[in-house]
Amino acid sequence: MTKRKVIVLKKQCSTEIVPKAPYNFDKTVYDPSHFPTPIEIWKPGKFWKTMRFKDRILGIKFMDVGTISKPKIKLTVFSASELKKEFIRDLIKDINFRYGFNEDLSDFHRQYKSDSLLRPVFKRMRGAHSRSFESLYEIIMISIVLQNAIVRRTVQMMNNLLNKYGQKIKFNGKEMYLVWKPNKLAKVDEKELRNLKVGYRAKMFTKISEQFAKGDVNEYRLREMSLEQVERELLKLYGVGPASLDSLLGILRIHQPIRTISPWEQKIYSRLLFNKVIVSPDKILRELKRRYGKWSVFAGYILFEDLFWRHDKKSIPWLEKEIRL
DNA sequence: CATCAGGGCCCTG
DNA sequence: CAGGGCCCTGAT
Repeated sequence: MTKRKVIVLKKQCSTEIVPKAPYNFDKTVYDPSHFPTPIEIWKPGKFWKTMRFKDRILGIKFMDVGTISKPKIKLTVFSASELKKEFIRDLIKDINFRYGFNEDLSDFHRQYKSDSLLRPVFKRMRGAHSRSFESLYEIIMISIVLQNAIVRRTVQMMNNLLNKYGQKIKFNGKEMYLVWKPNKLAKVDEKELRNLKVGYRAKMFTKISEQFAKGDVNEYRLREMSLEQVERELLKLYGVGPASLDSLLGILRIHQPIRTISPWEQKIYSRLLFNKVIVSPDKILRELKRRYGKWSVFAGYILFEDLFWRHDKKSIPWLEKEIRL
């Protein structure tokens, strides 16, 4: 057992960002339905995230110092050594994209302001954007630990991986993990991975990591591609199928019609859309597409987030039963 | 004790 | 295009 080093990020610099209004900070950065993982920390009005940018290890702290209608975010970047102005400029550009600070959702809001399901949701979720600040590689690793597992096991697999291959970093009094670099996992022996209880997913981790390490897939290049091209690229990855694809597209802020419903989503949509215990996935897909067209993935996301936020505030019994930890 | 499905995907026939 | 197999876990 080797003791792993904690990297402490002592240097810091701050700036302010004014997102396009309306911007709802908490309801964008925090997703109550997402399993807990030590690569991020949320508290009302505050958010900490580890990040690797241009091969530098960073800790980012966000503070909400505005309102939904007049949003303002104080951003502090922590690093081990001083950062150049140009680096910071590029970083902020990237963060703007990831956190949707400039994203314009007015079309969506205009179009569905009278929708029977979304109208009440907009009151609570006004200014919420889709959560997509994780790197493409990070989110792919997450989508793999989510496959064919309940949340408890997902958490276990993720923590095992972070413990073994992640980098522990400390900034602003928080100790968190940064996800490993692809080339590190690419070289790991399948057996070693299987010891971490990831099962058949072991091969997916190494194969995909290899593809990332070689530069076959590049998040920034994907941002410039058409939907069809992006899909082709992502489906080349061993372990990425139709169910993971939709959530990966969210990372690139691509809005498109919904195509897949997983069993747990099926149960929730059955209640939300039809007020029934279970409705066929086909019927759900048709209804979502009929209502929301190209916005159906995003509309579904907002409906789910609203539901889980409400559940957080006051337990919803039928939902409680569906979320098995 | 055995069986099964879970926040899928790959591969085969 | 349907269906079996895959790792592991906790529920039954």
